[in-house]
Amino acid sequence: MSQIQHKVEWRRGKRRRRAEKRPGQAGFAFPDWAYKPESSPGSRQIQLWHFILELLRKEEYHDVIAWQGDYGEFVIKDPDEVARLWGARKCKPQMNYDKLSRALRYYYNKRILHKTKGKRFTYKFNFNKLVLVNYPFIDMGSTGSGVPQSAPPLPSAAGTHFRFPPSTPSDMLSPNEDLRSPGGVFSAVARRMARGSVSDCSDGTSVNSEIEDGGGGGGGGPGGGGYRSMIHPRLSHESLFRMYGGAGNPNAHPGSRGPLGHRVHPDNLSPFPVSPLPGPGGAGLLAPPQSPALSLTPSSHLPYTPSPSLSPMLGSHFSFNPEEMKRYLQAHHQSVYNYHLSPRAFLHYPNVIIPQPHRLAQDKRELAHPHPHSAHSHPHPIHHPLHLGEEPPHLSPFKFKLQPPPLGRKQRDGSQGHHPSSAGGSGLISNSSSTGSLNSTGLPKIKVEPISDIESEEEVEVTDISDEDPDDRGDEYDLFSPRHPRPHPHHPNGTSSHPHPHDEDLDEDVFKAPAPPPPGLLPFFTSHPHRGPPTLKSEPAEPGDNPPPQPPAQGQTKCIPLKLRFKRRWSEDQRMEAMEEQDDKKVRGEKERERETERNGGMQENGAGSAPSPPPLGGYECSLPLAQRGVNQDLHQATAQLSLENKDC
DNA sequence: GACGGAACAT
DNA sequence: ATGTTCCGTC
Repeated sequence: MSQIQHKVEWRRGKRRRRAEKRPGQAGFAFPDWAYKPESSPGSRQIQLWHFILELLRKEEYHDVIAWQGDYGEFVIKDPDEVARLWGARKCKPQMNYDKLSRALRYYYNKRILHKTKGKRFTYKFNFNKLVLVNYPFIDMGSTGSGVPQSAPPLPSAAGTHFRFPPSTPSDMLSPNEDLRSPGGVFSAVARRMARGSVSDCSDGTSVNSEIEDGGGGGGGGPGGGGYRSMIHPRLSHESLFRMYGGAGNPNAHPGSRGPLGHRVHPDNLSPFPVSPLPGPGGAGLLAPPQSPALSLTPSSHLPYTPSPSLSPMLGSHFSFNPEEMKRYLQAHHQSVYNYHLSPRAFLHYPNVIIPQPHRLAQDKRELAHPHPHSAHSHPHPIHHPLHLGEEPPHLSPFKFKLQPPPLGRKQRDGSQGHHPSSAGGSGLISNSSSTGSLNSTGLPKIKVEPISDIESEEEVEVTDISDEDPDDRGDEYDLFSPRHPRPHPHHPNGTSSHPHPHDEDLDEDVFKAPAPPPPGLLPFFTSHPHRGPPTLKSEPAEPGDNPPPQPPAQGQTKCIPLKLRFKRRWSEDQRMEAMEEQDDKKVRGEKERERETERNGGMQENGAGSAPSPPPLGGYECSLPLAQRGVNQDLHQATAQLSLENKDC
């Protein structure tokens, strides 16, 4: 009775509020795309976790909700107030903590959040699922100390211009926008944000304004002034996150110099547009919920940013240095894979072949015998041509997780009863059970397991568990294992590996803090002559080894899942490149002297040790060196072929 | 307080 | 899809 009345009242109120709604209200400091995570396609409304993050970000609400305890953990100090704020934000005046917590509990299944048991009103974010889906370029491995940090490393709005996903290549690297200038994109974004693209409760009582007005009148204010509060004053934006460019970029803005030897200027180096979303409100910045407790140390973590000066984008076509694009994609791809993004993100790059993830075994080799041409040690990686056939090795503490293409129904049925990671499974993965890090072939152990039911019924995870301590073996979130993992209460000794960890264990693993980055990451541009293709493809067996897994027979299946086809394409390309390289070397040996005189420095070979030569700054499509042009053609041909193949499905 | 099912709303 | 509302259960 009273409930019905209540509801009627509520509906009336809603109608009233609807009528009062007006556009242009100050909005959240998240970019539009932040409201379109994979988990909520199409939704542009503020989501609860965004709202929570927003509250957590603002010091004025730290009496209401604050980071506390373990990594990603926060406590709702005033549940009623949080509920009130949330209700006001969503125009739900009847909101209370009971309802809000119900919404929070729905995040459990989505792995966005989980409950810290035993602590009242305490929850924990899963930033792997949450943040990294949206911000895959964040250096998550830079918390630095082993001290548990509750606040996640999120991009700094003032210091970085990261955007994800890039909608089209044409959105990338517009050199016409000086991202650093006060009157440039930054303030434009601020204005867009001030307009409020995501406010859905815009009357005078909106918590939107409550929140945004809180930061000393700056949060949602016009211009860039309000962003000061988004970063902790102790942290310079450069020390917060390094977004592409750790290896330095010879083409970086000449005025961009930093305290470090290698210059990192995330503003200029970010390859992404302000917003991937068309239309108004395409803000491209994120207000980071930064905790004062969070300390980040600069490092060269993220591998590569194409030089913004190289490629003005025209229309939807690449006029991009293909090698740069490849390197960028390697980097991007790494983030994508590491950060649980589906390779379908690469559909934003219709002309580019998806590269394969890095391989730990080679990383180790690289560590043991660092190659002089590895990118992290080379100040000018751009001058080191990347061979398509070579796997770009890099160093990463992360275990990569792949999402291989879903098996067809027949394939799945056919492989029932077999362990999916056996060589007889999909044919993609080689795995030999061993307690050592690597099996006898030097291949990393790969764990293949069904992905969360929530995410996809068909997808499986492929996890490199070569380095995995049996104690730590959990799920894909191991990739955020800290370098010095805190003792696990449930497995103090880790005496037994648990392929199917209890949910509790899984949750604990899920919310581990990220690992600090290796000293130098992602040396993409080495020229190891005997470097094999990435792990997930068949590799020539070394003497005395078991035969490698058979790759799926070409042409056997008419309709290959797109992801698989990308992999296959990559594999083929690598084989082709290797063969071409061999041929090339033969020819080169014969005609070396002859060509030395002919070349006269005008064209660079792909081989290692060739003299660096900065790519031309303009007219790329017309003045590509022959080698690059060939690569470009390869890319386009492969893409075209892929497109044709896709039509069959 | 926490959890999760169910119906419902947007 | 993401909550909102309600409610029974622990």
